[in-house]
Amino acid sequence: MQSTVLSTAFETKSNIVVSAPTSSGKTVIFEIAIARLLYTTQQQKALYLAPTKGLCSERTKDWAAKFQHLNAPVVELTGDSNALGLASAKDARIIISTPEKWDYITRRWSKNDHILRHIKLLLIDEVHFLRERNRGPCLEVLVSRMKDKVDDLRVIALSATVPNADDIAEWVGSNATDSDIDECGSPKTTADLFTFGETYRPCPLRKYVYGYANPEGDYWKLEGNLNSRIMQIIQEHANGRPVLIFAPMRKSASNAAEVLANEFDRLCEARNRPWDPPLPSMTANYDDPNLNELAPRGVAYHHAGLSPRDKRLVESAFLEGRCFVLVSTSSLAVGVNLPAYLVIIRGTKLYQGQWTEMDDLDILQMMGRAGRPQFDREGVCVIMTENNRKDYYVAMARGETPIESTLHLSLIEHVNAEIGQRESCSQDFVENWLRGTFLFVRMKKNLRHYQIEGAGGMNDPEHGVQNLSRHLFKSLREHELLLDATQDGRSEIACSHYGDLLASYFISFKTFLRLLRVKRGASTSDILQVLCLAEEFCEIRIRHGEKGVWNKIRTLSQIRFPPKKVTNATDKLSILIQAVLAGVNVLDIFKEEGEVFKAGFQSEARLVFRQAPRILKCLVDIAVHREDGKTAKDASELVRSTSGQAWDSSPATLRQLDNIGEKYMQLLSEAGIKSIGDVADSDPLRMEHLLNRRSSNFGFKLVQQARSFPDLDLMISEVKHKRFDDCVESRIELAIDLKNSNKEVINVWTAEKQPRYIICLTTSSEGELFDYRRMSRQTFQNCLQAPQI
DNA sequence: CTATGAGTCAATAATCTGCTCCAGA
DNA sequence: ATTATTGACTCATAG
Repeated sequence: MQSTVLSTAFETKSNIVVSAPTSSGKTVIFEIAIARLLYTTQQQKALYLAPTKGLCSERTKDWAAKFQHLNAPVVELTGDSNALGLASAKDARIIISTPEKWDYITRRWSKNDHILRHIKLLLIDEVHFLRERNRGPCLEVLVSRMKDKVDDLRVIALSATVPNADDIAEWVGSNATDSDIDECGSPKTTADLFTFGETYRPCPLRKYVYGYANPEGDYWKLEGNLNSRIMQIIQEHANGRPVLIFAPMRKSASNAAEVLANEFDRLCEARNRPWDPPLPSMTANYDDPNLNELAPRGVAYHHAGLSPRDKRLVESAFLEGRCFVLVSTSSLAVGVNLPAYLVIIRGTKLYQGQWTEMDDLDILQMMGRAGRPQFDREGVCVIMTENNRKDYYVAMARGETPIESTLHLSLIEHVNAEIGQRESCSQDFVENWLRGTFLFVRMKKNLRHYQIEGAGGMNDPEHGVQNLSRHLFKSLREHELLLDATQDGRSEIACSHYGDLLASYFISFKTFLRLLRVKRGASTSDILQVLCLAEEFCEIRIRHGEKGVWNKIRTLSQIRFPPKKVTNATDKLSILIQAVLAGVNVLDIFKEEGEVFKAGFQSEARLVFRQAPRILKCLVDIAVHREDGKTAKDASELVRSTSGQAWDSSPATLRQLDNIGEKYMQLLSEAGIKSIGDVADSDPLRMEHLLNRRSSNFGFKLVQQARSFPDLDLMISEVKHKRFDDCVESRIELAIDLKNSNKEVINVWTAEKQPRYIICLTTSSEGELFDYRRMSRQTFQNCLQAPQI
């Protein structure tokens, strides 16, 4: 079947796009192309991009073993891998990464050029991720960038079954020289396209569509109703083999699991056991108590709100047969392969403010989980939907909705970054760049879909491009992100300082505008407010049933800036951030209230605290640029607090020490040890006693680590003082001497591999900025004699 | 005594939100 | 199923 693809991959160097059903063994095509690269060259590298870290690490493991004997080192570069930069990939022949990470790396192209220029083969897995709202644009921009910067780059992209794979082929383009000619005798401009239909699925799929009446048109009613019908479907189709059920909400997933467990009990009593439960000794102990209830019946649920440990446990329980029925949200539709014999799509609508029909591609993705090639000869998929959608799903042999671009939704950030990467640039260049995007390929076919402002009714994609660019440049200029200049009579453009900030901090344009609107002399609470409004956090919402908990935490004395009432996600965010900073034991409060959102809180907190320092750093730089000392100072302090996840004065600072978590932090602060300094001054044995940890020098290590924290002295002396008689102005010169009073050596890198740096900020008491400098610890040591102001 | 506001309670109306990834001087 | 809103009601308090 794949022989033509394989020979094209191995014998030619042309670009290839393949569209085929999930799990039909597409990766061979990549491997063949890599083999060609390894056999024909010495230095060249291959880059593999996949949408999830899970897929990346799976691929890394697989290929490290496979290509070991060919002496081709494999390196994985994702947010998880410790390696920060590209340096570790110097000797690798195969680099594995995610689009976002690679975007970050290639935005600093010149710095990495010595490695990047060896990459001659780009492999894109699951290229249909292009259509993803948030992440598609990144991939789109990346491919353009790689094609632009690397001569003779070969691109191979694999996609799920999509109707417009030819658009992808057109966008990937051909890397052929002029002498290459296609069958019709004209020069090749698109990649070689291979499409494989459903018949190429390794496990044939039997499909059933069940329609249900929804008389009142209220989907919530049906939504609650569907659960009771699942058991019957399982009994009819599962054949005692594993079942995977997809539900639209976290809550519906856990509800469905509960219903199934109850029916299981009922059927067991009636001596009609639908499946064999696992042995009691085999069930894991979950963090989530509800999962513990379900596990003995062979039922579980899975969604992103579970603790990472629970997610792992559920996945392995399902793989190893200790769980027969798994109800999941879309978390298991993509990523690591977790196949089942029977897949049930429990409802085809998704709630997004209102109930909306799910995307074809998502449905296909879920259907793709049915059938385990190593165990079953076939797979079964049951789609439960409304009566009036029944025919549609019966007819759906393959996806009918074409992949559209989403680049237009975050175009301004990406164009700004592209401009910033170049020494010189022009509006023509940007328009040309736009013509190379997948967005343009789709605009040619479906311009109306993109509703480009000012393009009104026009059917000409060229007009679309011009309108887009006019609009872009207007916004960029309006907010001073652009510098105009004339070079040899031609008008040139470049990023302004603000433009550079926007690109280098990877900030959403909307958030950036908010940061620009922060008024002079903003207070900590003002800054916190802006932070909570950041578009980066728009995914964080108040879940049903959660409001009470946040209202309760709001009233705690540790919350410094409590909102009046928790009504929206912004209020929740504000409390969440402050609660973590103050070291409030949020988990305990959740526990008192029923423990349902416990793990969800942790993952939300992770998300927020990963991003907050970056957004705030950007605000610091903006304030410095405006010489607004007050804002720069307060924002800097918030950067520090959010990085350490603790207010400066709170005992939560103790959590920065290894092995100190919520519990130990509390024990220590009750004993009056409330800061890193207190720990440094403590007796190691007392620490061991307090924490009841006597083994392996625990206390000694702790105290030593506390002592290794940077400890700086600041001395200010007045050097000169001049007063002018005729005016009120006075002139004061200060020498600032920063001294490291700490004798022990400080590591340049923190435990999280973050660089330590020192900020010196000088302001007047009115908040006027005199001086701001940021230096690495080494620079700081080299210039102990401090700058004169 | 009365107008006012805070607080309580119960009835009733409104609402209910998947996943993933990344950002160094 | 949970949460928000509403309106009737009580009670304390200032004028």
